Amino acid sequence: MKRLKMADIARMTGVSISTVSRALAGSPLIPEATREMIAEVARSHGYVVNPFARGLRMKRTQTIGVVIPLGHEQRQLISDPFFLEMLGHLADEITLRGYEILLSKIVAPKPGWIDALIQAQRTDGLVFIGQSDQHAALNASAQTYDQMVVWGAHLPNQDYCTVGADNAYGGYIATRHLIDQGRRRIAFLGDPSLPEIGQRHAGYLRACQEAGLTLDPRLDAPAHFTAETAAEAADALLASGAEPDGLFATSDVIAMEFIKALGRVGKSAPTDVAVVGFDDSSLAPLVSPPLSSVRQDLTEAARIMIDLLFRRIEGEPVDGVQMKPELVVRASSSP
Amino acid sequence: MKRLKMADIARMTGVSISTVSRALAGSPLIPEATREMIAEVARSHGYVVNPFARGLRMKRTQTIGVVIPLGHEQRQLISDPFFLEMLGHLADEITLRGYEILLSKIVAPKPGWIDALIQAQRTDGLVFIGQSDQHAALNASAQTYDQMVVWGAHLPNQDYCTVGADNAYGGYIATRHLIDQGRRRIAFLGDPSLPEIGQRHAGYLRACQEAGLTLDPRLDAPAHFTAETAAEAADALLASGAEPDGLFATSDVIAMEFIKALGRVGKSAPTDVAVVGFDDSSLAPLVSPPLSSVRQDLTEAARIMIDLLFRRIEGEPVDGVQMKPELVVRASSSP
DNA sequence: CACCCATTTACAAACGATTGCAAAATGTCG
DNA sequence: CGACATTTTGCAATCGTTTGTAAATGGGTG
Repeated sequence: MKRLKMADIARMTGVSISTVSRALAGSPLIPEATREMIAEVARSHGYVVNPFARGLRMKRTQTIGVVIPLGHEQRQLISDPFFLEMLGHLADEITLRGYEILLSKIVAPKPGWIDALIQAQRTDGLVFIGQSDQHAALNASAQTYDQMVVWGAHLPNQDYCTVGADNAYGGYIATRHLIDQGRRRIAFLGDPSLPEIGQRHAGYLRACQEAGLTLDPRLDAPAHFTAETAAEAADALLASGAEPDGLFATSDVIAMEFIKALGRVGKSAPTDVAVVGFDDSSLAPLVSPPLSSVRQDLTEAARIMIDLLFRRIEGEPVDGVQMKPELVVRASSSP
Repeated sequence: MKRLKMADIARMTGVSISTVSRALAGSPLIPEATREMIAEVARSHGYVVNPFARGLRMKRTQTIGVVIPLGHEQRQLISDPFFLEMLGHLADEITLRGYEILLSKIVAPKPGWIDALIQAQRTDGLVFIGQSDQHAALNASAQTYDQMVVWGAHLPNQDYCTVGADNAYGGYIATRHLIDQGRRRIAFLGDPSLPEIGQRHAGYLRACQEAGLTLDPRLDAPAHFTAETAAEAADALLASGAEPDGLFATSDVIAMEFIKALGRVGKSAPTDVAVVGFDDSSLAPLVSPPLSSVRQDLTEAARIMIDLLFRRIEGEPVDGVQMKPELVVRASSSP
């Protein structure tokens, strides 16, 4: 198929290139009749403007970069379905606005990686799905670049715009619920070096303290593991002699790995250990037993993130948003 | 942050723009010492080549387009996790090769939509996740454009390159397994207007015929429903009086919706109906009861697709690949 | 020291669009 | 019919690269 350019359309219609450009862009300088004629010829020949030439000249790309930073992951793969669910919703919102999506998975972030993304000028704005362990880098880039929004925790002295659940509250209600169920030896599974998880951990601690529980350090041994190694961590917890009767896991995947580990030692949820996860992903209601989980509304979250991003692109200095998560109780944590 | 261009680096290093360009591209015309010096200055200032200018000049984009055609979906959202799992694997493979990913979700395909994607020249190649109902359009575009690979069914008189499972075989082994379990009234749930599903349906029919089962048309009432309306379809099947004792569902999501529908009428799997799904998605082993499913290896599939795509970009006229799926038996179909 | 070859560097023309400005075409009116 | 206002069109510069070709530089030679 021949690659058409604007000059071809100009030749076919007998006008100049600039007239074609203006006609296709809907400029009022071009009379309706001429515009329609040119548009029809372009359409019938399947012509579309070359976005590279256009982007070079206009310095606008009609593209949003969606970035998945995986600094905390050992493997190179996108493992937790959370990322993909969020990506799906973001894709819906961005497409709705007529923008393209440039997807970047950053495996081992090198110093300056965000600036490289910005300098490339390939996108009009950036959405980060998760902070990973890149808080400092995000903060540094935000000093001079406004067109970015980050899903994640709101941290003190933070200069970038975040949208995220109130993680401390989420951790609190999850733990509180386990306590209300009469559980006293409540364990925590998650990697608190990630900002979001750290805040969930703080909520967990607060609920335990309020209830006057003395924490066995074996229960609260937050290790730097990832979803992949969650199974090992769960086995280790069960082998430690800590004997938990409740568990707050910081993702549904981790919760389900723990439930499987329970099975390996002949125990089950919720009889022996009541379990609550986080995310309320689409599989939470489907697993056995159906999993209690702290729900974040990702549809709404994606809408808010993209809305904020476009307002920032317009130059409006909007602030981040914190969403209230809610606990969805299912069989894994209540008889 | 100031946007740097090559001229800035040239000025800083005291050489001409062309020397900078050649140095950064690793041209042998530039002596090692000069090259290192220029590269160091560029790196320390965080300079990256503008991909729009580069793409315009080179006519190569270092970008692969990943396209999700949703012609068959009623809603605008990416609903089945299959798409996202496949997208995740494709993203891994493409990133590995140093290419960028441009993600396009096509909601209501208009005539010429593929040609528009091609004409925009924004990508060096295209991967389609599923044929949806766009077989004719794909065929038409493939006449003149080689740099595309499609996940889906291989159809007769097809001119585009597909990678996919042997769907007929998959449908056959799933149904055969149900028959081996002693089931005789085996129902089918799926939308056979989609090529892949049509082939799974053919495998289903063949297995039934081989076993000499007379098919109650209420069991084999393949309706044009989507994952969203699967619940209704499942309810309808159970209300039809067809009384199935086995079910082959063409996706895990549909299978799980059916199992939930069973619960609503006081029945369960596998006692009343043995159920087999398709995809063996990550949630299949986690649901209750664990779901038997026809497994397609998406990691391998993505690797093959991207390998074929790059060979096609190189000009090699490689053919598609059909992969053998395998049945994973779990509790939903055997006692 | 003039000459020549090899190495290094710079000039300038693309790539395909957008857009300020000026020129051409058209219309209006005295 | 000519002067002038208004609409419509085209010229040419520009965006930031890459690359063919030509020029400058350096170091041996005769």
